[in-house]
Amino acid sequence: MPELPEVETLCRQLDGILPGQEIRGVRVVDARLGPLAGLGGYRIFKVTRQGKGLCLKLENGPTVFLHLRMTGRLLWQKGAAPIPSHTRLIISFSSGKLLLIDPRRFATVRVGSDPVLSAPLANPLDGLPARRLKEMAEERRLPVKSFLMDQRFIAGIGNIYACEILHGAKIDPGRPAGSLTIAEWRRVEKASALVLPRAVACRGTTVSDWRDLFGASGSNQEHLEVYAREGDICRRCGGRIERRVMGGRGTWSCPSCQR
DNA sequence: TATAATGTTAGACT
DNA sequence: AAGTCTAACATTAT
Repeated sequence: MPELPEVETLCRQLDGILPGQEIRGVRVVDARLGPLAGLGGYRIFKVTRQGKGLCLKLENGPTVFLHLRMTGRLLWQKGAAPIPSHTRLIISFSSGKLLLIDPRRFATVRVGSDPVLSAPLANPLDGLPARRLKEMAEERRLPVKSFLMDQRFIAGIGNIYACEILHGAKIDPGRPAGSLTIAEWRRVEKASALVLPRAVACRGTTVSDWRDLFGASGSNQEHLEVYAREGDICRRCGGRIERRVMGGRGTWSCPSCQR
């Protein structure tokens, strides 16, 4: 579910309410998340994002690292509201509860030191410089779409935004990463500088079940040009959008304007 | 009932 | 050896 813009949305919302608050209790509903003992009593210092992961930094304490994977959500609840189904973890504070909801149970939580992010392009919101993209992709034959989604290189881009960025850049997702010219990488740089910040401003893309911390839908689905639009008409050139499988993932593109 | 789903990764294959 | 691909994880919705 959540890629960089969705996790950034949660991060900003969490950082707006949690710092200074004391953890009153932790209830692990799904034992597969691990024991998570000993967090009670700590206060939140701040909340940051690393790629698609969230760090709850505790004052004079460890960091709680959350990864939502495919279907994880976070929900802030006040008062005695009913607990939704698929709730896997509850962290209580005096002013409310933070719920991890995750139907597929892929989400992970670990407590420890801050994770070290080794991706050279650690935060695509700061820009994806064409020259560095070209250097990293040199000689590689994997599809450029798989390259953009490889978290070891670039932290935070997933399936929706890889498809959208490549449409914006007019590049076929199946092109070998190493075959792009510097001019083409500049188009990728420009497209991501448009697509990613706009998605953050829209508080994410709600195509099925994404909701923000307060249960609200995002609005970036209104800006999707190709993702999940198989058979529709490309708004840029009038071509027909097609779906392929690449690296095991659905991949949407317009073959008539993406080369 | 079969298929696909916004992520990651271990192991297989080249 | 390094690069790339595939299956698996667990569950729901169409």
